[in-house]
Amino acid sequence: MPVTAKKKTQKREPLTPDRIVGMALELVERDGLSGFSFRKLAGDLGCEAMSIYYHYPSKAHLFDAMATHCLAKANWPADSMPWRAAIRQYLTEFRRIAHENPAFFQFLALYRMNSQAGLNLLENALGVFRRGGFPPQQTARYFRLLSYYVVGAALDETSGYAKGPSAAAPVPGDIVVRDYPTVASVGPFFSSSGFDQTFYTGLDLLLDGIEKAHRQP
Amino acid sequence: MPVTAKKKTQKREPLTPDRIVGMALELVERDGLSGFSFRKLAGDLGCEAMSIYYHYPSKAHLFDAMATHCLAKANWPADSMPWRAAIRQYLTEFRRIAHENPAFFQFLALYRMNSQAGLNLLENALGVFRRGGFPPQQTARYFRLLSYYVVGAALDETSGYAKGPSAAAPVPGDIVVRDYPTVASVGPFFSSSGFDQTFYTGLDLLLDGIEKAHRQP
DNA sequence: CTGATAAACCTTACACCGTAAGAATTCAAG
DNA sequence: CTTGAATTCTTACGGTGTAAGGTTTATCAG
Repeated sequence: MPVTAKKKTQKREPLTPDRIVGMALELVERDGLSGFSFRKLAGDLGCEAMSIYYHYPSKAHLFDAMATHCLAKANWPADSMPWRAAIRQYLTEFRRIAHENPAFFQFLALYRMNSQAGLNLLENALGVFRRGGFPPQQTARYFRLLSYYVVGAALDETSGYAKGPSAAAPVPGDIVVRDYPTVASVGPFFSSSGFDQTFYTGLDLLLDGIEKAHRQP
Repeated sequence: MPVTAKKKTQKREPLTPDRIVGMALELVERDGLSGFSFRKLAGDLGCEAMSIYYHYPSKAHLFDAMATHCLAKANWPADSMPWRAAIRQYLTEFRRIAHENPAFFQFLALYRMNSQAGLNLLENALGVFRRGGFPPQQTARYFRLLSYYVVGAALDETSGYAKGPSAAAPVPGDIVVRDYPTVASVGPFFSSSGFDQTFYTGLDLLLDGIEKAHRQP
């Protein structure tokens, strides 16, 4: 054994915030939100759990960074667009984020947008309404109600990826057919192939109504 | 000391499913969803944690029962009502449940309605559309899209009761006023005093659109 | 190069969680 | 009373987030 032998030059990648956030998002998608843990994440990163705390002082801070990262990846609309098209793109992008991170979205949906990234997004989205001629109160009202809709839609569409310890005693399929005929007959139309159709149907109902109210108040 | 002395006739209430579910819901509202634990619940019930497992074989089963309990307390509409009024009442009642159990609603919102109580609710709500003359596909579409909206609305409205380890580094108010003028000016209209207005504005936009599409397809 | 300082990472430990396994208690009926 | 079932408790295990403090590694002045 040579005198100058290094002990384990394992060529470990350095532990950067970006790498941690990326791995964390991967882990959440792989094992679900409830399957996430610092020890698992450390395993994936090739380090010890407590090493992560040097870069993020708590799980809440790490999740905050993960949320920011997801929001930052989106292709948000330009300020110059007309309000209806801009809002449509905001919501479409938000929904796309959900589908790209279905498991993490269960966190994102409840995320209070009071971080810097969140407030930036809010500021821009609200600005679209204001520049479109909506007074502050209508801006607040329409923004909220559209947010309700996307969040609810994205949550439902992605909820198959929960992976949590849910579903205690689901009623078996044949019993459903026997005892819940309407559910059984309508059920097929709940498949994910109709997600886009359903989403944009509702969204356009809302936008149509808002546009109409905006033109003749 | 008498020979027949009982050791601690504490007159403990018996441990029934109803009492457990009730206490569990109270605990969740007091300490938040993430603050819930079998040990705390056992403390409230005056028993040991493992005793609960005799009545509910897992936390998932208990939460299932809690969800069922919440759904059962609602004043669901009669089958005889016209579809629009019935649907409005379904959604109003669902939202009321959320506001009565704001912390627990974070679970309820993600609850897959494949339990008996859930399927009953589903069966009846879908039946309203079918009897109203909606074909299965429209039934599925409109039911979903309205569900999106209520769930999103109720989630947002109740999200102040999260109590979880959220909010890592919220931007302080004075900074918001300085750097996010639109957020600051619109912010006041986000207060809870406008919740009903906002909710029913959006709901009626959706129902108006659905009714219109239903009359001239 | 050496030595010091700071940045990055690791070890250990603690209180808490859900729950498996099985013992102890309480209760109902004969 | 005895017996068996229903109900409750004890103990224990492997998991969690993270506080406290030690150890290694990188950086840089001399």
